[in-house]
Amino acid sequence: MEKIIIELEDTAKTLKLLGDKTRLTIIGLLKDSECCVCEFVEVLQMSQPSVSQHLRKLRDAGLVREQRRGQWIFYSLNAQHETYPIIQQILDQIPDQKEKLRALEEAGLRIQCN
Amino acid sequence: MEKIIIELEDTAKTLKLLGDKTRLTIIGLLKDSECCVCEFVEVLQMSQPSVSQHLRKLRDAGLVREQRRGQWIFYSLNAQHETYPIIQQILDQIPDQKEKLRALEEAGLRIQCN
DNA sequence: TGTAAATATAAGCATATACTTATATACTAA
DNA sequence: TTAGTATATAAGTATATGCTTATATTTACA
Repeated sequence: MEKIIIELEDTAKTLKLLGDKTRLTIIGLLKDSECCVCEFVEVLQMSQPSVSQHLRKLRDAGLVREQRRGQWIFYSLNAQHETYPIIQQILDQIPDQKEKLRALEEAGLRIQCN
Repeated sequence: MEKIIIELEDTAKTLKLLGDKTRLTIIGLLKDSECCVCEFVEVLQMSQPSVSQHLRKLRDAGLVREQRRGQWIFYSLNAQHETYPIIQQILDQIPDQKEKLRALEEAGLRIQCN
């Protein structure tokens, strides 16, 4: 496995964004599948504007991508981001968020598009 | 290699501290050897109080340890910290800071104690 | 069309952050 | 003792952050 070195300043920027419980949870959720804003609102139990503002920061930094599908906007991890390897390492060491998505699904709150 | 899972909130706290260029550099320097405050001041080209305040945050969080030797206080990474595995991964992906310490040494500014 | 749903953005505000300058503390050595 | 060096801490300040409420935008659908 080749070792990838990422500039210190870029790394610091990414870590700063992930150094927030809400945003780290968002990234953790995106590890398993893309999600739309209303799903984050439900899982995080936060107001919609607050969630949108966190997503905006992640998007502005290029860590996530957005894609509109009908009335929903889906977010996903941007695996092309320079610091993605670091994000992967971090995701590997925090608890899996899959369970939260499963709970959503069981509550019938998961959004499915075609 | 056993997989170590670290609570999301603890991880976020550590990432927040590392999400600052100055502190990330400090941690990067400590990867290679312990350092005293005046060495950080020299390498980082920052005021002594500013450096001390960054070190305090790292120490309060338990990420670094301090040890007085004579008139100097040396800081080192705390390998016992719960989030140390994450710090290691991050250190593995940023540029090596060893060169900066070597430059210090050549300038005769490295502190040596017994 | 008009209304509802999903989302983004703007404005306001309280708190956190990262410096600065000034001063206190602890150790060393004359 | 006293002066000098290394370091910590305190106080002040400008800026950043993360929420809130209010409003705008886009799409779906009756």
